[in-house]
Parts: sequence; structure tokens; C-alpha cells
Amino acid sequence: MQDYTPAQERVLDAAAAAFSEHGFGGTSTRDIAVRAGRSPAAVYVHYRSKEDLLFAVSRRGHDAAHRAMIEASADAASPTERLGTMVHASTLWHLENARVARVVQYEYGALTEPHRGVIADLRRQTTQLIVDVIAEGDASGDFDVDDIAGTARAVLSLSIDLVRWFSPDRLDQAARIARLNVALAQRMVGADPPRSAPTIRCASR
Amino acid sequence: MQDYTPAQERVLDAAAAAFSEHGFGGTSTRDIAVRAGRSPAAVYVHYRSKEDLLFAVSRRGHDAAHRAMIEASADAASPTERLGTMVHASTLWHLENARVARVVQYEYGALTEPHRGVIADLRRQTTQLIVDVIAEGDASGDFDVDDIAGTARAVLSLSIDLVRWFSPDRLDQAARIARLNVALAQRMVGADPPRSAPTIRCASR
DNA sequence: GTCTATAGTATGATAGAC
DNA sequence: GTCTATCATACTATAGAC
Repeated sequence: MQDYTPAQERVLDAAAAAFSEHGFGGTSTRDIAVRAGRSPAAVYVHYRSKEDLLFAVSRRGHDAAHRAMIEASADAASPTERLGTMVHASTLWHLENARVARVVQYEYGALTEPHRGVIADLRRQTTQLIVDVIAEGDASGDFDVDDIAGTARAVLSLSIDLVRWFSPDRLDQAARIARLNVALAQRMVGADPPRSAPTIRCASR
Repeated sequence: MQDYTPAQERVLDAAAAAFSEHGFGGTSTRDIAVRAGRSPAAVYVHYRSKEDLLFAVSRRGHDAAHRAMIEASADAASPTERLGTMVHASTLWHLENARVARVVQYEYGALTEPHRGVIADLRRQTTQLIVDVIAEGDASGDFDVDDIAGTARAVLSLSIDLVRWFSPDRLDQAARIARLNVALAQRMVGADPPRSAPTIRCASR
């Protein structure tokens, strides 16, 4: 991770908001400057270019989401619980940071080649978190998964695709959506349902 | 639906490709004109503005995806099968039309207000297809779903989020991904697994 | 329905004063 | 580290000839 001065953060937040609303290509450096309460020239004191700002927003967002997942899953006792805590954390992060997350997830293509490599690495690390827990659960018999990589990708889609439509004024629904995503992810990997009655499910077939 | 002249289609396809690569805001009308093999002025003979072009691309894409799902599910005999055919069709459409789909799914915010309403209607209709089949399966006992609307949203995310990273040169994997998404969606709604052995699953607990 | 030419404005980024 | 002023270019869209 990397630290930012207050002035840098101010520009960074302004850029994230602008990119999220109008896309990278649709955002002008003047728009960023106005949101930050600075002149257009002041932006270039802290960042060399508009793309450099996008890179900073993107790296910061990926780092934060990744850390949230790791911290949430630290004390999980089983693969089912670890997957659950990770999906819960990822979903909450994407909902609570929907604006930043939109930039993080949808503006990858606007990065220049060297920056793209750094972000691709961060993405691989996050995917690996899910791959590892699914592989562990599959090996222990807690899960039943054919395509581990594909299932991991789909599990991450549950939280990522939320930012396509979720608006911050619906944050009161975040907890409900997070709980739903946890249950769906556990079903996707074939984890035993935590609260339902297995005897009834078996008898009914 | 709506018909287009060959000249209109040519510009439409050029716009879809350009928007997909650089985003709406990052695309110039000159870029569209060059891709279509026309002068910048020729674009405005067929469309009143750049945003009008985006609207046409978006409406056309939503219509096509919606029709693909309806046609695929026409002969399905059960809720499980109908959900499967719909997810299969939606996944294949998004993979085979990843460029257009990116515009359709990610550039909604760039539409002007009147156009946004039309697209929002189309989206509601597509979501309703999934909501209906899940509600039917839940009522018949084929599925076991708590949050029908939320689960429908998540099922659609499986196919939509693919366009965030899928590239057309990997189309040979489309069938595999579509099959996986079908299996995942059926697990998400609690449908009985089609091929596994229930006795063994029960005995192992 | 296409072109060339262009109007009028906005853009990313820099120079130089304070 | 911030500002005002500005450069050089690119932008969306239109006018008018063919």
C-alpha cells in the first residue's frame, strides 16, 4: 500500500467521484479540479496525468477490497465459514464503496499498459483468495465443485456486478444483500445448507 | 424492434465497437466515422447525436438478449429446465456479443433521461423473465428460494459480469462457461441436482 | 447520402508569478 | 503548492457543394 497527503487524497476522491459519474473518457481534468476545490493546474502538482489519477484510484480500491476480504476471513473455522466471510466482506465493500468500485471494475481498459499489469496482479491475488478456499473445501468434502476457477469467478461476480446498478442511497439494504450473497455462494459450491433440515430434503425425493 | 438501413447498421456497428473499446465519453464521432468508412458529417445524416447512437446500440442489444432468452426457453418442460435454458442463452449471448454487451451494460449512465426510461423498461422485462421462472419453481417446490428478486438479480449477474473481462478470442470456451453458469444458477435456486446421487449425499452427513 | 470545410467550444497539460 | 493565463490540439455538430 501507499500513503497520500491530504492534498493528494482530496484530488483522488474528486477524481474517483468524477470517473464514477462520467467514466474516465467523459471526465475532464477541469471537472476533477473543480470538485477538489482547486485550479486545473493544481491537479498536475500531485499527479502527472489524468491516467495516473485513474491508476491511483484503481490500485487503492483493489487494495482496500482485498484487505477487507482477508481481515474478515481471518478467524473462520471452516471452508464454508471462510467463504461466507469473504463473500460478505466483498459484497459490503462493493456496496459501501460503489462509486470507487465502479471505477475499479469498469475502467481497467483505460489504463496504460504498465499500469494494467500492476492492476492485473492485484486482481489475480483477490481471485486466488476465493480459489484457495473453494479448493480447500472441495478437498475436505465440505464443498462439491467441478470447475474451481470458474466457480470462483462466478462467486466474485455476485459482489462485483452489484456496483453496476447499486446506488448509495440504498445503503440500508446492504446487510440484506450481503447475507443473500453469502447464502448463494455457499449453494454454488455445494456446501451443506447451514440451517435447513437434511432429513426432510432426503425424504422428499 | 426496429429496422435499420445498411448504412445505418454500418455506423451502428462502428459505434458499438468504438464505445466498447474507449467508453462513450472516450469515443469521438470522428473515430466512429473512420471505423464506418465515412466522413464525420455522414454520421449525422443517420443519427442526430452521439448519444442517439448510444441509445440505438443499447436498445438493440437489450432486445437481442431478451429475445434470445425467450426463444431458448420456449420448449422447456419444468422450472429447472426453463431457468437452465434462459441462463444458457443469456450467457452465450453475452459471450458472443461481448463488445456490444459491454456498451449495453456499462454505458446506461451516459444516456439522456428520456432514453434511460426506455432502456430501464427493457431491463425490467428481462429481469422479470428470471423472476417469473424462479417464482414458479418456488411455488411448485422445484426450487427453494427466500428472496426471489435478489436471487434473480444474482442469476443475471452470472452472465452479465462475464463481459467485464471476456475477450472474443476465447470464444471456444463459451460453451463450457454457459454450462457452468446453468449448473450454478440451478444450485442458487435450490433445484435438485440433475445427475448426482442423493443417497450418497445424505449418507455422508 | 456523401463529401470538404469550418464554426464554436472544450480538452490535457504547461509556464511563470506569488 | 496554489494561482492565472495560455498553448496546441481535439471535440461535437453544422453549412453548403455535389
